[in-house]
Amino acid sequence: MSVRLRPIQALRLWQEVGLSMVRRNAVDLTQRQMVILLTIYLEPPPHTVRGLAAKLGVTKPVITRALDAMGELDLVSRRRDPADRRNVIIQRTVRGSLFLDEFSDRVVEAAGALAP
Amino acid sequence: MSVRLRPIQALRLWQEVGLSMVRRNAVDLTQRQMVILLTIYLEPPPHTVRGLAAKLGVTKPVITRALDAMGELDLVSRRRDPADRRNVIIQRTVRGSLFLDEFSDRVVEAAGALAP
DNA sequence: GAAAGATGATACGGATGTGAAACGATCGGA
DNA sequence: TCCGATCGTTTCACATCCGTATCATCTTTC
Repeated sequence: MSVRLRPIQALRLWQEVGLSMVRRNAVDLTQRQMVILLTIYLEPPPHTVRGLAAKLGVTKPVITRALDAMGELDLVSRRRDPADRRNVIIQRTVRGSLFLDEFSDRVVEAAGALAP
Repeated sequence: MSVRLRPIQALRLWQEVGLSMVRRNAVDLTQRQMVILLTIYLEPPPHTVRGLAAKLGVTKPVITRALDAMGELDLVSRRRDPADRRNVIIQRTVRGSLFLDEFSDRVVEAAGALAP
């Protein structure tokens, strides 16, 4: 079933999760980087720079640089498409999966703790 | 009652909301700025620079600059505390309330549209 | 094959965020 | 009345992000 959430609960959920992210001082992703990461892990592959840029409505360099940053953190990886060597296939990593697992757990926990 | 949310739903919710924020290309707040804004609107006043810095675990200049940026967007306002003129009282604005109302509506809508 | 098109990466200039340190204004106790 | 403590801001050096324009590489078309 769908998730019932009231506006005030939505705001408190965002505050709680954002606060835990800021305080942990751990991986600090931009909103765009986070959306890119989530798209890679939630939607069916293959993912390309051009496809992600179109989906997010941003320019290609934004995607390239976000992948640079997240690749440095080992959250995603890239390899050339052997079939068409112009393309770059963006792949998931163990560390990226782990990161999102922990993130989602935090969200679920914060949601469960919301006041009525 | 509390909100029941499964991990995959949490990720999809974040992706959907983030995507709509990026695509709208409207107000583009940092995660920290967003947490500050939510805290100002959700928790009881008065709010001070020092209090927000302590709550978020960041330095005071971070708060000052975030308030500069959001003040420029008319999302918050500042005034000196008459009782102790060293303090600055951070206040809500009409535009800030409207912004968070619209944001929460978007979250609620995305939550309602989640697959089971 | 040569030219045109597509794809991702890079260079550049501008804008903005960050932490550490120092600063001016204000308060309050000796 | 001082003089230290507190508060918010500013300065500095650095890092990162953005969009535009351009580039190198690869593919497709003629």
